[in-house]
Amino acid sequence: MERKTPTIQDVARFANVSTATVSRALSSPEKVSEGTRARVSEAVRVTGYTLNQAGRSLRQRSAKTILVALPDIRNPFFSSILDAIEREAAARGYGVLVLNLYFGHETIRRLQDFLLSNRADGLLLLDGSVDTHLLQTLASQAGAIPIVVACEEIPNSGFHTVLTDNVDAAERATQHLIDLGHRRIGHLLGPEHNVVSRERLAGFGKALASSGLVMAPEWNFRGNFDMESGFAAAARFLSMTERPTAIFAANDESAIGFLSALRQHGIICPQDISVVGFDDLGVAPHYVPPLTTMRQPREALGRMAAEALIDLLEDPDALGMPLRIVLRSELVVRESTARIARGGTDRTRTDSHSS
Amino acid sequence: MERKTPTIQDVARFANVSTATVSRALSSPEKVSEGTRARVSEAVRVTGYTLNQAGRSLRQRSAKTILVALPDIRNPFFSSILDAIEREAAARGYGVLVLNLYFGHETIRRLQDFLLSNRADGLLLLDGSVDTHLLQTLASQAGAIPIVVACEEIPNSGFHTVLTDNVDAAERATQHLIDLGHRRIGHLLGPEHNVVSRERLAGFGKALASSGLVMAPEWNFRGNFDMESGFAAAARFLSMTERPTAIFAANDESAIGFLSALRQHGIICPQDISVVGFDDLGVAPHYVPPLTTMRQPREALGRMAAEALIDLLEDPDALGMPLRIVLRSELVVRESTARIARGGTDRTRTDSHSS
DNA sequence: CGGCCGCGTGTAATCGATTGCATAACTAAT
DNA sequence: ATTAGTTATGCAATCGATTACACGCGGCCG
Repeated sequence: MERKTPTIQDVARFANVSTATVSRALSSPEKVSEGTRARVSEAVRVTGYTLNQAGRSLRQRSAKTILVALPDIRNPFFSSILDAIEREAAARGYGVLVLNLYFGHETIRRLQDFLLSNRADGLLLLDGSVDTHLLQTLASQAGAIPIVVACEEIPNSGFHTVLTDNVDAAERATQHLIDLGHRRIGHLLGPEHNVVSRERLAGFGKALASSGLVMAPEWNFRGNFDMESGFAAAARFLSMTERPTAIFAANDESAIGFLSALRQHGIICPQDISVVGFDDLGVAPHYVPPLTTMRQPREALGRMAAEALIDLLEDPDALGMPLRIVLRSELVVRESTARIARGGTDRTRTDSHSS
Repeated sequence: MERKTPTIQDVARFANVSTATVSRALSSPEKVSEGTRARVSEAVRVTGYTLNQAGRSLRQRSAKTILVALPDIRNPFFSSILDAIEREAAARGYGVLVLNLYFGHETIRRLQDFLLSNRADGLLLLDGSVDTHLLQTLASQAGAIPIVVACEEIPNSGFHTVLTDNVDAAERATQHLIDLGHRRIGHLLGPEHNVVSRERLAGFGKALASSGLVMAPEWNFRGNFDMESGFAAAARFLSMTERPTAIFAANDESAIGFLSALRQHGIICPQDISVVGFDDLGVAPHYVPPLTTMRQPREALGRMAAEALIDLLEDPDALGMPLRIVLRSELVVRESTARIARGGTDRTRTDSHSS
């Protein structure tokens, strides 16, 4: 019954003008006379015309689409950044393609394909561990595909970058523990080869050093940014006789896993141990106890990264120097951190095995 | 220095064949002779050719892309479904465009645009509240755009649907509370006009009825699927003199908000109250106490929905009748539910105002 | 031996929109 | 009145890939 979807030809026929005029009426209205503009609008309305993006993309070699590549959509940290990106992109008329990165050649090929095949005009990368060489090839090739890296930094790669002040924030988080009187402070690490992990570790170290404390390697617990790793890390904590009185966790998820394991063994936060996390996930204020944590400006980060990328797409020289925006994180003090009990003694050591 | 990106013409020239042959060699290799196939492969390798998707889309009127529209990417429930969708789509060579739905005409127009403009071939909708009429127009129009609805059902709309057994699952969750001896059971509701909310409420009612219990309207607490709404609902709970001894919460997030507020007022789960949630979010096993909850098969749901949609795209008659897959949820018993203290008396009533 | 079939390939039309160039109709300036 | 400039429009080429159709060639059957 219904005809095939109307094309610009149909509109032109109906409005008694050429397709060129229709095209102009729609994308640069100031170039056509008022009367024509009206006739075209009417024709569009009547025919129910919608532009075929494939046709336009082919001609203009741009897809009005950005590719967001991230390591794990499920992670609430990333998903809220993705959300902000989508909003900004939508507001500026761009679509958002998502790509899960789980390494292996396959994924990289896909990433490359999307960009080289004109399906996406630019890349917004939320992961610092993609092969730099590949990226540099993409960025400097014929197409010169714009790339913005967010969250994680690819050291001296020259890409535009939007990130948070990880080192400094970690330092302040740790300082908070020190200010509460803690001297025996441990760290629940992030993934070993992750830039962000390393920065947070560095900040942790700086804070200790500036108060004359030394980092005890046995108090750095291997973690992986997820709850299970925090949970697992607790096992080693529990087996120790000399325990830290406070922990700076690389993120909230691992902090939660860690706390949950501790609680099962009767170690209660913040009475027995103070923990500061990172990210301020949605659950942080509602956890038991509510988590003290460094809040990263996730929405702003996503929005600004998307802004930068789209600016770049619309004018390749928009950003002069390689851009580098650093957003400040903010300490949110809740109840998982407390002044150390009895000025510096280690009472956690005692009542441990009594589940 | 670098030339423009190579096209099929370049490959053809290099391999000394026509573009038609190159196209065939790449997309239906069995149609060309072995020798030619080899020459073309070599030419592709040398020139570094990658297909221009816009060109192909234009000719074939298909973008190899699906559009996923959802109400809130940040919600971990949706983001893990999105994750599963993306994996399935990737495996079958499809890209995934995401679209945040926040109603208002603008969003709907965008949704329509993506589909009508040949940027996406099909729609995977994770929200039951989109205007049915619009959808039906899309589905029956010229293009006959395939649509699969997941998670939420659009009642008698005839769309293909993949969802979980909400009514039954809610009934079983409630039954679990009844089995533990609870008789005074409340419900923390989902959003008022949401299909899923209503189904869960229905299941809740069924379970009560089949045990001869009556639903007390004042024990149905308004909620909104998020933590803040759960937190807010607790205020009314606390103000009551006759309280339920157990709550079935429409989802984990609201359950967590609710519990967190209660705890601030000294009401401890599960001693003072039992709570069963819904979804089995990542944090559920690590909350304090670990949450008893109905686990929805989120990955399966996303995967199957994507499968169905892509089947449909590749062969519009693949699914005969309107498909309707119902996945079973599973009760995961943890520590937020317990046998009622002293068979049915209401001890929560007493120690309330002592923060 | 003629006709038919099938295989491998090339020619050229096609998908839908954009845009450089040409043209026509006016206006303004000399 | 002629030229130059401006504005609105149309013509036709173009973007890159796919595919209907045609052709040539060799083999097979009657």
